[in-house]
Amino acid sequence: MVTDQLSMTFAALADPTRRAILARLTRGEATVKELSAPFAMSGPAISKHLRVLEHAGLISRGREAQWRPCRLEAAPMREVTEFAEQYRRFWDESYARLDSYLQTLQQKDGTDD
Amino acid sequence: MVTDQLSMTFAALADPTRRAILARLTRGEATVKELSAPFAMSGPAISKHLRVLEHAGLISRGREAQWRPCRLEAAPMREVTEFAEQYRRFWDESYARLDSYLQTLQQKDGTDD
DNA sequence: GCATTAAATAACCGAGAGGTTAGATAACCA
DNA sequence: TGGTTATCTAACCTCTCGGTTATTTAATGC
Repeated sequence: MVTDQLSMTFAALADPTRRAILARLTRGEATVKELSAPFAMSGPAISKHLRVLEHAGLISRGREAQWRPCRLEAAPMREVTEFAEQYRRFWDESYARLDSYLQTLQQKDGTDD
Repeated sequence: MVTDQLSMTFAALADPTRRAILARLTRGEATVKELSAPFAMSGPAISKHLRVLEHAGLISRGREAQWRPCRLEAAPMREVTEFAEQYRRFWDESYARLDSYLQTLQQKDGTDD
């Protein structure tokens, strides 16, 4: 079982249904029923997805009569970008190639051939 | 079984061992043996992690005698940031609160600022 | 040819993910 | 009170994940 925050966030995001739910919630709160609507999937299945999202801190749930409206909590997304940003300098291959080229030069250093 | 690129990337990142491997690879290529070193884990276990990372397009592998050096391929990280960036405006709670407040105003009397 | 080293594969295991159906909870409404 | 609606829980199933050990493949060096 994965316990750290970042792993939980990534695991929660590694499912198209859950990402679709999050996308829907950017347009405002929604009930479980409303969130289920677009999917050919039982209620309990959606319920489980919501629990995963909740445990990851990506949504929170209120209580309004018999509805349990879900709200987007995008704070963990911040850590996601911060993580990925660390790799920005490697996105462009040319960066990486230049880098390894410079490294090679440095390692050889003229003393060893 | 998850098939789409983004799901595969997120799934690959949802493991601390795999993230540590990627972090190590930002310092340059490494063999499987070198990558295994920091972990109390068998070779095959690392091998499996590497395969997951390779399938996600996060690393590539060369061939040099009996070594199979791994290289970071950070391109998928770009999609990760692009995804998370969509949620930037929701990171700060106050944004969300202001937003829903304005929405409420708009719904009630049809005027905005 | 033979021993050594690096890495992958095979077979297995336990736990967890993602889905199902059926039943329980809880709030509304007549 | 009882019925309807929204949601969760329980129990179950199958498949994947992350790990193991044992074996195999492939390249090196003597």
